[in-house]
Amino acid sequence: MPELPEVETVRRGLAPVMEGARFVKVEVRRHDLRWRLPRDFAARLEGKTVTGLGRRAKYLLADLSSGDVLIMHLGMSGSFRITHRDARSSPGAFHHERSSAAAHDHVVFHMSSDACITFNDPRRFGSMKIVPRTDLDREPLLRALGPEPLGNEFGAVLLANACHGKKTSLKAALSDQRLVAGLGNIYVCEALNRAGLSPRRRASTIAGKMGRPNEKAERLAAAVKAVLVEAIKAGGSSLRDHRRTDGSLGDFQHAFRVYDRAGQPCPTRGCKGKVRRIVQSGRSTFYCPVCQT
DNA sequence: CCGCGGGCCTGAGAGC
DNA sequence: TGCTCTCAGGCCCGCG
Repeated sequence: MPELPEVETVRRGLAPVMEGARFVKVEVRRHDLRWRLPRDFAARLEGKTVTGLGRRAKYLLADLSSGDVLIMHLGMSGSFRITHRDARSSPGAFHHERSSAAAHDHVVFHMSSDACITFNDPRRFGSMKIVPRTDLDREPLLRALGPEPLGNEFGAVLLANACHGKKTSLKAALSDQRLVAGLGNIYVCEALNRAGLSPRRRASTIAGKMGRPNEKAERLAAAVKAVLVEAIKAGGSSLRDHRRTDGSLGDFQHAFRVYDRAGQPCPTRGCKGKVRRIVQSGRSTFYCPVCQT
């Protein structure tokens, strides 16, 4: 489910109750997530303080006072929900909370900030992992990731360079986390529509001589940044699973121009096209065959 | 190296 | 109502 804007929305929701707070108790209700949680998972967190909560692509990274980093990924259907302990309740509250857990509540963090943070993930494509901070640059999950699309490093020059000589489609290129990290099916489709570029276009055609960016690369890089900034501002897109940490829905699904809008008119000014759905490498692509060339 | 298809899971919605 | 089928914000592996 979640792409960069959704993960960033979750990070911003969690940061106020995690940063500076200590894990008082960690409940693991299921170990068999995408990667199996180790036996000592809870023990490595309990008593440790979160010194910072960051994000890399679609991964959340919690820095711990122990020198470890807790890596969290939401997969397709993962979400975090924050609730607060009743101030009047007894220490037995933990037991009560456990018994009131909903289906697919796999991990619960009881923080010293008084917050309970519950990780729920029906499909279990998400997971968590703890690694020493000193190993982070060698971490296989993060190692091959391309630059952050909202960072200074990413722009038309990088995009064109990375696409130079690539026979693959623009859709596949933008979806490749090694090229640029954080885009998924929705935002690739949306960025390509904004840039007026067909998802079927050869990636190499946005690069000129020596891999220098042409005007298509400029448009595409700008569209990628713009759509992500707007989506973050809207709290991400809620199709079915994504929620903010307070349980509310994101709003960006109302701003989709093409995603999941097959048959509807293309919103580009003056364009009379209709949005079409095709399948590329097994995933749905939505685009306007008229204005996206 | 590269692209593709399949697999991992569960749930929702459509069609019969 | 209930069954069967398809599809879903991701990612990894193995194949050709």
